[in-house]
Amino acid sequence: MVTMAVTLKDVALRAGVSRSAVSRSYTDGASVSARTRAKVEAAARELGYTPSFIARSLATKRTKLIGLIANNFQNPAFLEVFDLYTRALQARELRPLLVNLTNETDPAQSLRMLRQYSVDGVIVATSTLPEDFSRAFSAAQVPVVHAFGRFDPRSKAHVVGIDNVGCGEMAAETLVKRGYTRIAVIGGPDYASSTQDRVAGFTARLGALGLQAADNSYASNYSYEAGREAMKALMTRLTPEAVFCGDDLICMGAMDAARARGFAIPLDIGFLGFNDISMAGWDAYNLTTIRQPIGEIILASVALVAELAGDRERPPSLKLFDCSIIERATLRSLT
Amino acid sequence: MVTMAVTLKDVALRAGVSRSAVSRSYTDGASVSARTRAKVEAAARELGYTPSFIARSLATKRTKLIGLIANNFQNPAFLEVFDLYTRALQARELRPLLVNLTNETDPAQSLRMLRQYSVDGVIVATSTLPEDFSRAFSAAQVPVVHAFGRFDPRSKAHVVGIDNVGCGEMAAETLVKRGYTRIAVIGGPDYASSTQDRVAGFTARLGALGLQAADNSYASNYSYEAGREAMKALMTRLTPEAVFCGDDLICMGAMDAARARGFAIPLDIGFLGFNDISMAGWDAYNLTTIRQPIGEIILASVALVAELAGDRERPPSLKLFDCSIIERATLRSLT
DNA sequence: TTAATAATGCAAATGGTTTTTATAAATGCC
DNA sequence: GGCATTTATAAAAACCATTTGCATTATTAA
Repeated sequence: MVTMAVTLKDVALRAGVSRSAVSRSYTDGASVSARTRAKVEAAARELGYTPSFIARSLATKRTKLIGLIANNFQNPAFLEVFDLYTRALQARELRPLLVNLTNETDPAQSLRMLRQYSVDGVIVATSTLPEDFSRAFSAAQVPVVHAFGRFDPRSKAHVVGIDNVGCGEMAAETLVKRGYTRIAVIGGPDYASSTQDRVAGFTARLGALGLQAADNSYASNYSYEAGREAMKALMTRLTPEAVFCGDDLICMGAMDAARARGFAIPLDIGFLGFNDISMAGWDAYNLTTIRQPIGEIILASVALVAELAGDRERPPSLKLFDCSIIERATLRSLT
Repeated sequence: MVTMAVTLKDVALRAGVSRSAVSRSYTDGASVSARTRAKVEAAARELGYTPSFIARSLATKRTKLIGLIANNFQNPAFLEVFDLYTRALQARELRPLLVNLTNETDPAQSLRMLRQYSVDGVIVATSTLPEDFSRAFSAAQVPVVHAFGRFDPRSKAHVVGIDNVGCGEMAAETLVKRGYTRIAVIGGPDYASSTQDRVAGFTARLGALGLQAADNSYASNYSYEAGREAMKALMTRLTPEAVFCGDDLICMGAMDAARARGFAIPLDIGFLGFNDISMAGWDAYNLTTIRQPIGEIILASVALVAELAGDRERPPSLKLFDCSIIERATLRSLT
């Protein structure tokens, strides 16, 4: 830690005022004359003073620290998520305390740690919220925003995300509109609520349109390899006209599995992905996919957690954004 | 922030001991009888007590917070970096305070912020270290570890990374050994010291083997698009037999540019990448590349920053790890 | 002048740690 | 066995760097 060489007291001494005067010079709306403030600022500049956040936190009970919890460090989609979160938080003078829940033997430990650091709020950026999390935090009065999550009124977590059921429906409509009838779906890992909802919306809409999914499977996780394996297995059962994948990475793996078996895309099999990660635009894939407005979701969740830090006890809210189709070249064109 | 309902004082009251007794029960090596410790532990458990890190930090001048500074949120290689860093830090009960330097108008602001939070140390995970950073931190007695960086004895930053010059040499040898003679190199952005070193080692070794780089250019940044553009430009000048790229992402863009012009890989043009990101293993690329031992580098840098937190003032050190070639299918096989 | 208001300083509080001091127990010595 | 001396434990108090409620003083308005 920094040898906190110069403290508020030193500045006060130098400026010839009381410590409270110095403190007040730094909090706006406080009652200080222009003259003292000027003296304080001069002294602070000469001494190179920077106030200590930890001392301030102790006194004010606000740390400006936000716990950022993630468990998916394999999916490139998350790089953008981190980029946007760090910047959005920085813009509000908040700081992300990053927690990696992958393989954590004991999530309770991360939880305790966040409590010990007295974070002002927590943003959970995983598709499924660990059960005890929201309970533990709401018990401790720490606001929890679950980004990209599913709303559960029993939990006290706020949710900012997309309508996954609606997105599944959109996928079904897109494929049917292009005349596909023998349609398969490869979902993300079946424990993820987002995937469950997407698949549910997809099959429901398909049914409403008088069709039925020709095949229905789940990749073991959000990865290229899992997608390839799932597609390999699928092809032993049947050859679909089109495949809707619950995630781009899975979709790319599936595409390569299809190509390895000699199928042309989109001539023989069409593919529809989800997320629009940057690789989806690469020439080797050129994937038509559904994009969720990550930027808006992140901005909204940061804004929400910032508000909540001031006003706890607000009843859990739900905010959903619309998704859109990014047309590329893995589906046959509209008839 | 958590309404810090139960504090050390409450525990002391409940256990019928002094506050110092409670504090000592939590610091090992302190002089407490087994009986009081038991009483304290019982009381703490009943009350659900968790000590406050900020109060402790204020008293001990140690926060267990480590600033983690990055500026490359486009390259998927960094997801693994974040994954490993968060886990390595967590394993040592340290916490990453993530700083995104991308587009930061004023790096001095992030710097001031890290000082205000009194981080115990800073890990910079960017190829080029902002000039004033190490100076500012060493002035404040905060240890700086520059991971994946270039050693500069004038700066007080410790460096953990790879021998980029040596890696460039390795690339040259690999290509020459396979009989390539008309060899081009596409480096990363020319401001990155790591790229400068790799290219320098590459051309030097090529020269020592009696050859000369047929073409020498730099991608504008570490991205697929930049790689594609650089390759397009390259092909207007000449058609190389093989290309060494300073980064996998760049290499994949270059490969797709070559394919778009009808070249087969590795039949017409061979490609050698750098980093071994997960996509390098995808069927569509199957890229032969040079891997740096990211895991070891990260473990070592975390270990170092943890040591340094205890013992500032150690002279700047340099620790380098070996790289290795990952053989896939973008180079012709050995003759 | 007087009343109202703005500016200021003092001191307590935040939740811990650590130094100092006091007490009790254990040991050494003759 | 008795007394001095050391050692282990516990309590009290000071401290870490800041904010803030309250009392006091200076300034301004009426």
